[in-house]
Amino acid sequence: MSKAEFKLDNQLCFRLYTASRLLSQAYHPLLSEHGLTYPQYLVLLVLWEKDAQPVNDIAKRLYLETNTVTPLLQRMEKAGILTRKKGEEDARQMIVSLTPEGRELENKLSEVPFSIGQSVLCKSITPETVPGLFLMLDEMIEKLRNTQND
Amino acid sequence: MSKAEFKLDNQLCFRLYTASRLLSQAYHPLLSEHGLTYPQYLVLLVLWEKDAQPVNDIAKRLYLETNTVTPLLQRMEKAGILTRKKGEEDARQMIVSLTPEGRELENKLSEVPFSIGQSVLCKSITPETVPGLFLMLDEMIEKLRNTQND
DNA sequence: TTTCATTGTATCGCTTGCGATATAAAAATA
DNA sequence: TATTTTTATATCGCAAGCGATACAATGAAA
Repeated sequence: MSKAEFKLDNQLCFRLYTASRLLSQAYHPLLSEHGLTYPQYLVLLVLWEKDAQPVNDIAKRLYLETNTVTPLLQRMEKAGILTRKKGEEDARQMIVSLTPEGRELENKLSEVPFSIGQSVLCKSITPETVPGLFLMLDEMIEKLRNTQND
Repeated sequence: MSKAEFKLDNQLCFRLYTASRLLSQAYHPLLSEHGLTYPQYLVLLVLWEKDAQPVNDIAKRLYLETNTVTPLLQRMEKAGILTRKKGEEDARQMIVSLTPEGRELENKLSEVPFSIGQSVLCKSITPETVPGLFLMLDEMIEKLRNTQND
């Protein structure tokens, strides 16, 4: 019975890991069409909500480290989706802003959430059950975030 | 209202992506102590269940491609955790087997699932609610796996 | 004001993850 | 048997992801 916990089939993390990867793969055909990756799409979601943010704010919003976000932003800058400019009040900050191309992508990608929704809906995942699922994931994320910086 | 779907806070994939990353990070101190990464731990879970499997079976079990698994196994071989030998009936296969060191790790890591369990349990994630969560994730994984190879 | 600590980004090195492609062995077909 | 196709693994190239570290700008303290 102590062996049971070791079975892959009993592991929550493996399910999350797999679901996350497969869902990112589901985004792939929709995003690669516009030269984007899934993490880059997340950066766009953040900037569409609020333009002109420092690297740190974007990283915090995505729960990522700046050493992950910086190269990602550099690639997006090279692709012409955004610009990075030194902050005026604080010269340490890099303010990340969308280019017109970056803003246009919001319209071009407007169908993505619906399309993804279709590939996820199933017997146990419905508009009624999703809020409960969100609650569980949000609480888990919050708890993991806290136990990290103890 | 069409904007609502674009908000990061409404995205299932972002939650899965974040939960998966943070949970892997929670494994890190427990695994790195033994020179392991989380994906390598997954390979061990597979081999502890059934030793001496071809690369393809391991990859299928983890829903990963062989081009991800092969280098991972090569690193684990170099670390002395497992061996890779050409199959005798089918010379194309590489049969992956645990070394004594790899088998020992099962005991050394026996507390890991409990430890991780502690960092995940919260108000909405309890022994009572976990089966429902597993069902949702399993159905999602199954659906995503099917829509991939259409 | 000079020195020290903190903060915001960036760089380095390594492991994953995956699309694309190569290669050898086996199986199917001619 | 000779040829073609399929299968199992591996290699390549690139984008994350992250621990460790570097560095410059700011803020705090002496």
